[in-house]
Amino acid sequence: MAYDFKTAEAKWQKKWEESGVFHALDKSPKEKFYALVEFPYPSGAGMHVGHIKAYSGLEVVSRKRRKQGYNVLFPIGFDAYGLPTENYAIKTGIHPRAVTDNNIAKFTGQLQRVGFSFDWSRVIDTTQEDYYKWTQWIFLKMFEHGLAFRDKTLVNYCPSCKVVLSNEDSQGGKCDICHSDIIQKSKDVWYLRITAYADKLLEGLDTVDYLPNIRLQQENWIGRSTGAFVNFAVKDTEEKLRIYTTRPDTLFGVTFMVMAPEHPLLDKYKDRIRNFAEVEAYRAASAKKTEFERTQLVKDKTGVKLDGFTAVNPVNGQEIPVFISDYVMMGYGTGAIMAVPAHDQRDYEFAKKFGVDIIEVIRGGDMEKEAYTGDGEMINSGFLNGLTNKKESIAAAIRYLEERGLGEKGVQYKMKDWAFNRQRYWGEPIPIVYCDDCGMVAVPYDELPLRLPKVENFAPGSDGESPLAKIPEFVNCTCPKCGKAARRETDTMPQWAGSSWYFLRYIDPHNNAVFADRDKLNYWGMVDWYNGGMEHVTRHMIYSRFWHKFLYDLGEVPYAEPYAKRTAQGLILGPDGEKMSKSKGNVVDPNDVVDALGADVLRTYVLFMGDYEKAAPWSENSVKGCKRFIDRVWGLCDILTPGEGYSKELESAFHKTIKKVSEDIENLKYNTAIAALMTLLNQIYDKGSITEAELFTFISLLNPFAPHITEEMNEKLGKSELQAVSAWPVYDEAKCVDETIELAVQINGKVRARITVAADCDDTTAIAAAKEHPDVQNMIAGKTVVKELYVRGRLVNIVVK
RNA sequence: GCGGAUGUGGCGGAAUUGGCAGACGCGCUGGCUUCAGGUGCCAGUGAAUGCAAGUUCAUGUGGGUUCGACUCCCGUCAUCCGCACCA
Repeated sequence: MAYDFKTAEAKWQKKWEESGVFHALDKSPKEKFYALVEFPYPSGAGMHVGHIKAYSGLEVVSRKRRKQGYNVLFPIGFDAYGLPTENYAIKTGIHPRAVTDNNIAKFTGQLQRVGFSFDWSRVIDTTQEDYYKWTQWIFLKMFEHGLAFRDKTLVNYCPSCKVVLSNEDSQGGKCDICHSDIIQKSKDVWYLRITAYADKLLEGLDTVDYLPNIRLQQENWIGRSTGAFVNFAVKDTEEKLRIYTTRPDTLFGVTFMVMAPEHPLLDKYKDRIRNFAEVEAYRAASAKKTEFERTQLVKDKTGVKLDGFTAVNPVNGQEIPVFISDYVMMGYGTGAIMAVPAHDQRDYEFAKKFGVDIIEVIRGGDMEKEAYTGDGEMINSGFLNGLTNKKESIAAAIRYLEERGLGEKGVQYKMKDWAFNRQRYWGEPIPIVYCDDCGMVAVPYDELPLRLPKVENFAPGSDGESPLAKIPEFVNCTCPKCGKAARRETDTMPQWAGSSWYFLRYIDPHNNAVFADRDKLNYWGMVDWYNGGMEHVTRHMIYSRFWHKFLYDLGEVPYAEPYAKRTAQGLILGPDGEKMSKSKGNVVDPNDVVDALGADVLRTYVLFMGDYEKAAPWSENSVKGCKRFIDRVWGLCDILTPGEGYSKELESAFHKTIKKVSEDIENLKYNTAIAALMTLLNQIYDKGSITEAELFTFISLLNPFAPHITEEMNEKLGKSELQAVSAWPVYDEAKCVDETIELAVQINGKVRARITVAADCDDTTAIAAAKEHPDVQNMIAGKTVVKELYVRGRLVNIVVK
């Protein structure tokens, strides 16, 4: 009888739910295993097969670990605050709450149909009061410790979405949500002081097991550089122009300085600067440029030389000109640089264009052509002359500066503080009150959650104000400190807030007293294995590590890093090889695959289609191959024959497969694990029969990939225990080898014959056997044997002349 | 520009880390089953050459090390992904 996947899948999903086999236990003598997948943003489009691939990896690991006797926590939830939902709500007039609830229902249905072994009793939704209460609580803790603060600075602003964006949300000068060009705007905004954790975030990477490229991306994002701050005197004033440099060794090569157009000293000395009108014109022009334009103009440097404002080189007392140019950013270092055209390509281009001197201080380059950034002997450099090691020269220069109070060693990061407020409705309200007398006051902890009011009009105002600003009942309140009339903060938190600590809430999702019980935190500990997309490696991953480390410093969590191990899956591309997107019409809906071929086929295919970490296109035909495989597995029932244990012919094949599948699952090599099961299946069919023990082992190995059909076959075998909890097969290393093996015999490195020998035979026996082969005898006849070697279990090579 | 990765049949991809290249699957070809399509089953399938056994060539490309290289070293080309005037 053919396998009826529809009936079977519904039946087993129900049984799993009723039996609660996938519920994690908060107390257990078993070893714990916490597997985490990135919870989805419930968009209106529903899930696509990429989500399924993302979850299937750790799904397989979790199912295997349960069978191996672990107490497994494999939770799921929804990261539901965010702009797409709000934008959709504005367009359709449907309230974001209703949109979110609908989308979550849709996602839940899709996930359940695939048969994931999530612990559904722990589902979280970041937009529920009992969840965001704790998001607000953590924010207040940060406020209390000075890590949440307001500052008026230039920020990334999206004119289309009308929101302030963090650096991470505006990579490449484009809005991450609508891809419009970002403009720079001066605004008073909330920040989280993530830079205070820069070193901890870097150092922590030594203690965790992330894939090398993931680690590297985080390191680059944090962007730590070491160097020195140097104070240059401004001629005829008491003022110091402070700069940051990674190359203090080149101080004698400084021939000019450059300040960012926004640099505050310019205004302070506008009376001295004779061409200040020119400065203002330049400022206006660069303010109009978008971030994108500024980066596109790399080749063509512009700037204005200040007239009446020069600096003095602290190491040799020389007077040097000062320019303003927008290739220097106010947001990095001090907003001013010392320019060494001989040894920095940007400074070189600028010097060439503006006719400034170029003084070589490191031998080795050609000053006619380009800046020289390599190593060499120091020249024209006073006390540094003769040094040849860059590290030593830098150390000597810093020592000189520090001894004379001219500067000091310094560290800079590319990472900037996290712009944390959004002028939007669908987010966690920021629990802060503004009082005319007391200033910014935190909402008391016992008044949390500060509820997001239900409103009818959630469109942002044209003035860029949050929709909450239009609700007097929300805005007007009393100051928690002095009791006088006060106003609430009306901005909300960004999408990344809720996901910055969700892994902690899974540990104790229904607790009303604390975000998670201490004993439970101690029991579950770090997430053992976290899998998700590469696109979250620099944002979500850094943010959540930051929040976690903050909580650790407060003593609220017992371990310093949230994730012990991190991996990332590759995308599933559309059948056309392009990234899946609604506009291209190449999105594959998992429901369609489940309807047509079954959940087991979908699950198997997303893991079999290629290297788990690499992108691969969806192929309609290849899915059918997995359907064939599942159907052929069902066919094993027809060739079941009586017999004890493993049959002699298949014994080593089974042991080898158990070993291979067990190891591959732990190493993200799901494709070869499935291939090994297919190979074994072919071997079974070649033999023509299977014993009960063999069938049981086979379905046990296949169970994490295809849980429904294997439960059904498990039941047919008369087993009373669910396949989901029955023991993972074990192998015997000694039985993984065959008694006899086939060796290739090479002559001068080319395969010329094959021989069969005992698996444990030694060098001399193998070589002797090879030489007995008639073809080999023919080929070495009359020649001199130069060398003979035997590679154990592989081949014999005879070198002749 | 900097950083990272990748390059293997018609396609997705394997290769125990220096040891029989192309596992497994798709596709394709032929055969059986079928009125037919589909399914299923059997055989074949890197290229060239040959009736054949075979021989030669082949892991982007050029060199090198080695008895032996997809794997290691040097050069080069291409593609993809990050970051991008970070001082």
